[in-house]
Amino acid sequence: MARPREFDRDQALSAAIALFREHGFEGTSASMLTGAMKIGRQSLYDTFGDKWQLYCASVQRYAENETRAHLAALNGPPEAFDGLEAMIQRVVAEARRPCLGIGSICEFGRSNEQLSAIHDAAAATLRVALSRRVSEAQAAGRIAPDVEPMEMADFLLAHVAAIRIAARGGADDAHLAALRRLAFRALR
Amino acid sequence: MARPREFDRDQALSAAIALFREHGFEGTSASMLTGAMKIGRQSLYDTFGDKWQLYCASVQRYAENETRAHLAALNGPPEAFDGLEAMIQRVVAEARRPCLGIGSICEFGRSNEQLSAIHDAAAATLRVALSRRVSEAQAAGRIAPDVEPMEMADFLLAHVAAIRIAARGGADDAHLAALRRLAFRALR
DNA sequence: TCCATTATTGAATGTTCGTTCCAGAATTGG
DNA sequence: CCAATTCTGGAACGAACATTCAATAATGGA
Repeated sequence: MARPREFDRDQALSAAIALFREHGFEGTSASMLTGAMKIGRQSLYDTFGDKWQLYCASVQRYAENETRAHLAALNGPPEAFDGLEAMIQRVVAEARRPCLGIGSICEFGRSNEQLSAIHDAAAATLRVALSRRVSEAQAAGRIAPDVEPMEMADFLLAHVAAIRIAARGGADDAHLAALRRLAFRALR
Repeated sequence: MARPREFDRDQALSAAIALFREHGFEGTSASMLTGAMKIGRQSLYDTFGDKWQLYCASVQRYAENETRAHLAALNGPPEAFDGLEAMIQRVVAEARRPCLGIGSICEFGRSNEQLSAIHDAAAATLRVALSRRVSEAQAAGRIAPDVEPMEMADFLLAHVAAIRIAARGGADDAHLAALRRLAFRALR
């Protein structure tokens, strides 16, 4: 019978994600990866295929994790507006850790269809969920009724990116908090 | 007497900027650079030192060019509010071309002091100019008076990044125009 | 204990990387 | 024409890259 895998694929993938978040695809070598993932070189190739496939798996997993965390914050509070605030608050709180989604878009733009498909799927899921919550907040009178919910959803997603870029560039906590407050002025 | 340089350093640097904008530092090889700059390999090393110094010179030049273009748009219209709109409008119009400033921050974060100094200087210049124009627009009753001009300046700068990331990720013109409109709602 | 499988790691491959050396071509003022 | 300089590009260097090969170790149910 086959020897079971000893290393945890998920744990190894998390270590790869941490490296790609900080250094991107080109700035991360295969040997950095095997070191951080604590697996043998051959296991990396056996399990993930090659470095590019590992990168795509990392971006996919990262997108899943981030989407799940965004949705948890967004849909947690009963009041939709509080959910919107909670989601952006989580982004501010986590902003010290670079975003692999943004890093990947910066590094590759739309040059790779496989990668773009991952980003588009994650964005679509979030847009729908955000748009729904914006509509609820509008119905509750918490957000101005004269804005398209989907446009407001896009604005908030864009602002998530803005906060993360600002943090990566060195913005302090007060700076990020101010960005968050001002984003919500657009919702009035 | 020394033979004068034949190639145009500025023109060569512009070609390097174009490559670094699209591919970043690690994704751009020295041979890509000499090909695009149309200079010999030795000339690259004689003129710029090494690949990293060329990259820093590129980021510096790009920052100067962008700051100049931002200020021209910002300070062009007599009405301050119109200047703010013109500046963001220019960003939307140019958003198809990737931003070397954002790319550099994504790729390196704060890991290199030389690079961070370039970004900080450019950001400081823009913050002051934007803040001044925000104050003027507040005095003219075009912007809500209850927001710190510097915070509003930071918000607009962050939104410049947001628009650029969205474009790099595939957002169409309508998407970007909506982002621009919503950013100005925060100024009310 | 055996077997079939997975995991590890030394060694290797072919390629690319950034950079230097160097010889010859090109330039231009004197 | 000459001299001093810059520019080009072949060749090379040392290192690193992603990936493969192969031998051996480890695993765990039968």
